[in-house]
Amino acid sequence: MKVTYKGDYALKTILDLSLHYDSDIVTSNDIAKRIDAPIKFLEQVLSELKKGGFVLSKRGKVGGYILAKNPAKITVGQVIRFIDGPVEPIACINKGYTNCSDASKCVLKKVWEQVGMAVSAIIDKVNFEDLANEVRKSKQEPVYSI
Amino acid sequence: MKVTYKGDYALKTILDLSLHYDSDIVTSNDIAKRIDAPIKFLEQVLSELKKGGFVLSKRGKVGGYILAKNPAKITVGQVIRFIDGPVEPIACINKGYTNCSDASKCVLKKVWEQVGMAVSAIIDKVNFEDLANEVRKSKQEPVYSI
DNA sequence: TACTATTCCTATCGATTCGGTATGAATTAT
DNA sequence: ATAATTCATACCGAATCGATAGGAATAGTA
Ligand code: FES
Ligand code: FES
Repeated sequence: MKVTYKGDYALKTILDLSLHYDSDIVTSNDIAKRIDAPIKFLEQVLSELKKGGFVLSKRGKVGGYILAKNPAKITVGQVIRFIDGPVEPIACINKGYTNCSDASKCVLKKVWEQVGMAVSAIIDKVNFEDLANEVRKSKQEPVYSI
Repeated sequence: MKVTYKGDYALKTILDLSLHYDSDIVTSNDIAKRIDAPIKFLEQVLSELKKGGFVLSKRGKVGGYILAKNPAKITVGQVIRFIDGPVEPIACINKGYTNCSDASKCVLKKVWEQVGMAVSAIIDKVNFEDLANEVRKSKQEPVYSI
């Protein structure tokens, strides 16, 4: 499993939109500033997120983006798989891998399958309502740093 | 987590050497044929595995490689981390990542930490004695394919 | 209508990694 | 001497990553 910067930005974007769900429309500029991403790069990410059905957009002067569905129905797994591809750690899980003469018996493949399942168990359970609530909560508790 | 072909070859190499532990010395050529890897590429992998303390080598005419320790004491995690780097799925787990203004509170980071732990729990438990035994066992049971 | 702020589209680019080749030196058994 | 092996190093083409660049299309507003 790889999580690229693109995936990182995508997740933060969805999280940011989750925090504004049911209230504002949010511009790419706003998001870019808040999540500290290059705006032009973020635009490409937003374009993909739209194609993936995660966000809706409105063009023109007071345009922007909103979530396409309830944050509770979007999981980290959905987003990261769409942006960064499958979660399994090695090619042989997918098709076209001929490096193991008898893949059905390959003992390593079984390890990667286990890993994939363990990862999925986590990322498919974390949804953006929970994440947004965690963020709201953590903003109430000030940090008493020295 | 990423597992490259290099990592794939490394794991298969250790597995192959585990199957010959206490018996033969094995040449890179033999390994290359059995695991279907380009020999010159495999030599580089073997060189790294030697630096990592996983294998010992003997030069000259009847040279070759043997495992440096008992297969039971080598785990998939040790090998893959040494060859392909840390198992965590994103950069922010490591140092020098400044993209989250308050990383200590970042809710996504917590997800990645969980994922990293789940992956580690698996790959640090699988050792090469077990894998070798699985291979030996599966070779006894012929496949009744049509 | 003119202006402005926004999304949308597409091309390019430098750096790095990946998977592999190529060449040959050093070592050792026969 | 010869042959078989490990060891060392350099290179290379393709892909990916993380952007940057330039503008077209759209829509609200004065
Ligand atoms: S089938 Fe994946 S390593 Fe063998
Ligand atoms: S610290 Fe990793 S995504 Fe925030």
